[in-house]
Amino acid sequence: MKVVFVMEDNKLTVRAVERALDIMLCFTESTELTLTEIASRVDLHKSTVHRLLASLEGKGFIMRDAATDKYRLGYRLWELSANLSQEGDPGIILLPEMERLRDLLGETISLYVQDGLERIRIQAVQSNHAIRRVAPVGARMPLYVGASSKVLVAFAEPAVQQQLLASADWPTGLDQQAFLQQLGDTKRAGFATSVEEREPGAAAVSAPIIDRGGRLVAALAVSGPANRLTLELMQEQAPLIMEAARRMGTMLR
Amino acid sequence: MKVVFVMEDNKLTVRAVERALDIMLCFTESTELTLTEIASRVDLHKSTVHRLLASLEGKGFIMRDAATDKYRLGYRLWELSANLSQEGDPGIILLPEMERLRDLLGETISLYVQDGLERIRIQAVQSNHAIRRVAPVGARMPLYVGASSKVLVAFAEPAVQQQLLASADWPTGLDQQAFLQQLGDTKRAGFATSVEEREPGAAAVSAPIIDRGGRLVAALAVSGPANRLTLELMQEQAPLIMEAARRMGTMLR
DNA sequence: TAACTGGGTTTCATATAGTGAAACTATTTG
DNA sequence: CAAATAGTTTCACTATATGAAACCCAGTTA
Repeated sequence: MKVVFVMEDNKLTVRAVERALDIMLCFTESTELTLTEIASRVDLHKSTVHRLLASLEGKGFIMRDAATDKYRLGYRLWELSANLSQEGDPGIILLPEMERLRDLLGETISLYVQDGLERIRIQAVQSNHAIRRVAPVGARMPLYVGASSKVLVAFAEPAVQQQLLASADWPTGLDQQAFLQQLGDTKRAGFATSVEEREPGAAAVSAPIIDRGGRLVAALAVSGPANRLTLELMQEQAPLIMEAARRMGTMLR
Repeated sequence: MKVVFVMEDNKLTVRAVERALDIMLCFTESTELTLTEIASRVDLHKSTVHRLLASLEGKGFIMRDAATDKYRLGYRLWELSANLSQEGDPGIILLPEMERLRDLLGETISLYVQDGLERIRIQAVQSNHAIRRVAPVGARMPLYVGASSKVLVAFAEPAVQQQLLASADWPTGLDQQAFLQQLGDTKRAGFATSVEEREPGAAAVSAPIIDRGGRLVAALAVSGPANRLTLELMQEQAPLIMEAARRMGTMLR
């Protein structure tokens, strides 16, 4: 037995690079930014930011808008995006299955994976009605609200789960108890539901997609307006959704 | 008057960052790479690459495949991709127009922009027949072959054009003369054609898209197999394509 | 079971290379 | 025309990134 205390600054990492990447991340909020805006966001000197931007620009990761002269993301990201989803990626392989499920249930189907302390939406097919504006593919959400969060944590490998729950910036306070409770329920039932947890007026059911090696790959989620997707309806549909998720899992790896 | 000799090493740039970005660019060729593979590609020591990868991984730009444990692009790129094409980007705005043109001509329509010494394909709608495998959106091609290259250089702002032509790694040799010749033709005619320049068996016509400020924004291209898209046919269709490009230009900025 | 390979990770001494302050342009605004 | 704002360059300092070498695993092979 070995107890490990993960202390704070395990830094075997390159500061300049991290700073440059932080700069790129500024562009998840705004499309166009001026140097000084960036400098204040990442809290660095103009000159430092300028140098980092020059490096990013030189490699095409950042470019300057021809008209406004502001900085924006560069075309290199298009190039990388193109190679992101290769054949073999769940998001591609499962798309047809997801469409089939959408046609069956008539609601929006999404695929979520866990990344750090967040979950991100890697694939989606829109409901036919498509009433509400939904988060785009690529969007990040916290890992402690929503049906698919529960699934991702509940079915994570024990080691990973420990790490997630022990993590520092996990939300403290009352709801943590409730969340742990729900994790148990989720594991037992094989699926999770959420009603207006993340977004008011929205509800979702989610089930784990587990590959042939027994690894949790993603959470499949059916979501829609809470008045259509009532708790009863979701529980009624759960077996169907779990079965779909199981079938999807067999298609992987 | 001021003559500027741009000498070689104008480096006001951060080496570590450039190296990290080079590492990311390795993943345009392969989806999965091992540390040592990367190290040899970018010609750096294992330990250096390891540290850079740690930084990239920490920020989510690189991740390790759960199964193979190899390195691959991280989910942060999904996130950035989602914010790449905002409302207001030519690739989005012009899409419906491009589809209309595709339906009219029945061939693949693409949008290219110039980036450094390359041109990149930022948007495309496939021909209905879709016989041949075409480069994906995001693909980069040299700036000295193909119809849209001629358009992008010919209609570039004079200063930019000078820079491009004077640039060091521009291909030397015979074709340079021919290319300059063709630039003149292109500017005069208002469009360019190419037959089997870049890819054997492929042909294309291209016209400039110029925004209301008079700025060259992109090159619109119609491409298809050379036996269907003969030189005569392309010249016949040129006015139509130029008109479409002009209309698209008026929709911008 | 020992020696060997091929991945990844960590340590460490060294000087290179990144840093922020400040000076300097260029462009806008009052 | 002064004042302000945004971007760029220079420079001295030492913090920080670097590569060599050592180390740690799993698998293979002998």
